Order: sequence, then structure tokens, then C-alpha cells
Amino acid sequence: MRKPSYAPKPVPCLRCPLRRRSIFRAFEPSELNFVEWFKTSELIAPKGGNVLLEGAASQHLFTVLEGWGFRHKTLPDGRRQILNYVLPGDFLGLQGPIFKEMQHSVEALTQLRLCVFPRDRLWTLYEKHPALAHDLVWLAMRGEQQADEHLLSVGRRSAAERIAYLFLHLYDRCQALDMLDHGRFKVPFAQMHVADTIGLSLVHTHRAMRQMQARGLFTWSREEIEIHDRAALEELSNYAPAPDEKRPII
Amino acid sequence: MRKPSYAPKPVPCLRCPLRRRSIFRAFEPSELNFVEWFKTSELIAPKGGNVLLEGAASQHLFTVLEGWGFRHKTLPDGRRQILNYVLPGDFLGLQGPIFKEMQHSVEALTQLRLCVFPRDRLWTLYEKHPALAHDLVWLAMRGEQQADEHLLSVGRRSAAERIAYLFLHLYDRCQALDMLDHGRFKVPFAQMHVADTIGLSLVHTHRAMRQMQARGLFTWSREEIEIHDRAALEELSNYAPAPDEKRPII
DNA sequence: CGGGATATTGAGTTAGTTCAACACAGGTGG
DNA sequence: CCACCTGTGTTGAACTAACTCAATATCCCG
Repeated sequence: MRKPSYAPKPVPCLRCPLRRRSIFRAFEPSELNFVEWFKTSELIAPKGGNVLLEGAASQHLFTVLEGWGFRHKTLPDGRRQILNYVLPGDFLGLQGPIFKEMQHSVEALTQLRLCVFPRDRLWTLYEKHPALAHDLVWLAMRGEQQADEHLLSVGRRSAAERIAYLFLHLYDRCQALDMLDHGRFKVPFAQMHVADTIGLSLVHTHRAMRQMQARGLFTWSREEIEIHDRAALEELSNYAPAPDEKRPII
Repeated sequence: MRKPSYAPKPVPCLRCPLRRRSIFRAFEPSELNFVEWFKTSELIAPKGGNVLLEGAASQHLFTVLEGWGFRHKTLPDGRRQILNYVLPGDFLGLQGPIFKEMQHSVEALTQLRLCVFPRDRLWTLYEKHPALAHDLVWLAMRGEQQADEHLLSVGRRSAAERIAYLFLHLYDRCQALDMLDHGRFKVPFAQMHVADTIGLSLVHTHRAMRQMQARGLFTWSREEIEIHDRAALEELSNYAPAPDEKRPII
């Protein structure tokens, strides 16, 4: 696996293409200035690379600029649970400063481009920018909220229900980030990842997905998912999309 | 179900019996003064009462002073997933101010005694007490971290492994709060709650626990759990206790 | 003492697992 | 250009962990 490397030309936060998207809340000039100072560099993680490792004491915080990844935990015998997917705007690595070590790993599914923040400047954030402190709380709470939702899925839903929920969840996140292409979205992962996300075996996951596709609920071909019958998927999983509000990005 | 009621004699934060325990970090006088002002009253929730309801826009934040409860989500057909247990020192209700509505409910397992904070004073916390802002982030992150751990359990562990993990998790939390009584701790819940926590049926959970008790791993009698073979439970679940550090309480 | 919630146990069923074989695609080196 | 390899998808068949239904026992509360 290739090593992460520094990006040659970091984007200035003032002209950040991601931040411009309408789901993100607008920043005050003073906040933008702070973030510009907070961000010390950019990092490129190659596809398949480990951005963060469980047990490591990470010195850095990251915001995802581009690409897909996933957070996961692994048992000593190799069983893996994917906790969530990582998309642009997501904030990574806070567990490092807060507990001594990361409690999960993050792996890149595509090449990832990340803003890098040193943990020792975090204190300045709390002291000078209460609104950003609130944003941090927001991000942490959203992480917990999504974990709770996932827990309900894995603990109490059937195979088809879990798949329906997962695909709607991903669809809505992609939509919010303007990553949809005529109702389709690229999924840079394999069936194995879906299985490890919903807590079932690869074979069973495959069969459940085949059946759902036969019922016309969606298609998954050439790394793309297209939702055909959203209403049916929503009813199957009892998932109601949250009204999308402005969210913070750091 | 009886309604929650206000406690007749709120404890002043300066003499808070909970805060004195050694796991909680010491507060500066200015922080204590702030919390004293932040706390507007105390609430008593009766056993079985709902402290917070999924979908409701809660106007208040709470710190648990005494008692047990649990956070849970429920599907329309009644399937319930318990997300985590609520113990003294836990902070509740942040989802209200951050998203518009609560995304889960909280139910009391014993009578609960809660400190009540109005959400509109939260802003003062961010502005005047950066260390408390960091504490909020800490609490939110720990919530997510525990949800992740739970997710690994429900997604990838067998019945016995899930039970082993859950009981060690609860044991360690009770120990940190000085709630152990000669290696035993009170569990004010039923088998059904365990089943809804680990994502299995009541009958199967019962049988798995019987087998584990027959193997001498623990005893559960008269609402008390006693861990007999901690090493075996740790090996079974691949759980390693985190070194207990000082934690915040608000 | 009665009734509701909880615990226990048996028996039959099913959703999900494991093992194994094969198909297919893309990428690489000779 | 082909041979090969590795990762991924597909499918069958046997197995089992977990579920459901149902009956009975036990406990606790008022």
C-alpha cells in the first residue's frame, strides 16, 4: 500500500469548493480566517490506505475534502464491523485528542483528500470561536445519532430492511453533497463492505440484494446504485429522511 | 404512569455528592458558579417514566444525579433497540437543541433524579467557558464511541459474546461510579431489556445466559449480577477495559 | 389472595451461515 | 498477445444459530 502524501497545492479555505455547497452553513470572515490558520496542510490518502488506525494516538484532525472512506472496528479474529461511511465534509480524528487513542480505523475507498489540523490548536478554537465549538458538538452528536440509527438497523431489522435503510442513507447523504447523477450514485465499495456494514454474511447479503433488485427496488451495476422505488424502500425500512438543514463544516 | 415532578430540595452544585467522586474532573470555582446558575431545577422521573421522547423538541438538558435508565429507539411495529444505559453523570437531551427533535427516547428504570438546564443558556457555556465546551464535545464523543462498540457487538459477535461484552461494560461503568457491592451490582432491568440491547430474541437471550451461568461465568439473581470469571468473559468478548481517566460532568 | 409481569422450557421453523465450486473482469508481467 | 493472478460476484447444498409459538412456573405488588 502506498503511503499518504502531502498535496502539492492546498486549497485556501476562502475558496474552498466544498464549503460553498448549500448544505453547509455560511461562515463569518473571522471564522474563515481562523480555519485558514487552523489548517496546516492537505493530505492525499491513496485508495485502500489507512487514514487512522485503531489504537494509534493520532496527532491530527482531518476534514474530508474529496473521496469516500469508511470507519470500522475489527475483532482479533478478523471479523469486521463497518461503522459508517466517510464523505466530504466529515470531520475525523477527534477521538485522538479526547481519549488517548483512536477506537476505530478509517480506510480510504477512493483516493481521499483531507485538510489537516494540528490537535494543539484545538484549544484556540474553544477559546476564540464559541460558534465553532458548537459546530464540533454538532458534528460529534450527528456521529452518535447516525450510529444509533445504524444500531437499530443491525439490532432489529431483517436483511432486506437493513439494505433498504443503508442505501437510502447513502443516497440522501450523496444528494445533500450534490453527488447524485440522474438519481444514481457511485459506490466505490464491494458487496463485502455492505455485508460488513449491515452485520450479515457476504452470501446472505448478496442473495437479499438479488431478490430486492428482482423486485425492482434498485439496481447496482458497474459501481453505481440507482434507486427505482424509493417509496417501497422507505416503507420497508421505516426510514424517513431528515429535512436537510444547514450543517457545519470545519 | 406517573408524571415527572420537581424535586423539593435541589442539591447545590457546590455540595454535589456525585461530582465529588474521583472519576470526575475537578472544576474551577468559576465553572462551578456557572453550573450553579445553569442548573435551574431538579426533576424526579418515576420508574418507567419517559424522560425524553423520540420526535419531541425538548427544551431542557439533563444530568443524571441518581438512578438508572436507558436510551432506545422503536420501530412502528414495536421492535425496540436499546442504545445504551443511562447512569449518574450522563448528560441527556443535547439532541433537542442541536437537531430540532430527539431521535431517541429515554426511559427510567428506577426513579431518576435529574439536574435540569434550559437550552437557551447553552450559548453562555460556549462563550464563557471553553473548558466546558470541550467537556460537551467529550461527552458527545464518548456517546459515539460507546455506540460504535455496541455496533461491533450487535453486528459481529455471537449471543454469548454480546452478553459477555454487555455485562463487562456495565460492570466497569458501575465500578467507576462506585456502585459495586462486593463485586456485585444491581441491575434494575429484565431479560427483555438485555434481549433488546443485544439485538436478539428474549428466549434465545435467556438460553444463552443460562448456559453461561452454568459455565460459571456469572450469576444473575434477584436483580443482581455477580461476575465470577472476568478473564473468561474478557476473552470471550475480546473486551479490554479502558484505563479509567478523569471524565467531565456538567 | 389475585393478577400482571417476568422467567423457564420444549418443539418446530426459518433466517442466516459456512463451505465450496465456478464465472468473470481488470491488471500485470513475460 | 497471452497466461496468469487476484479480487469480486454468483450459485448450490448442508448446516445451525436464532426465532416463534406455546405452555407452565414463579415472583412481586397491591
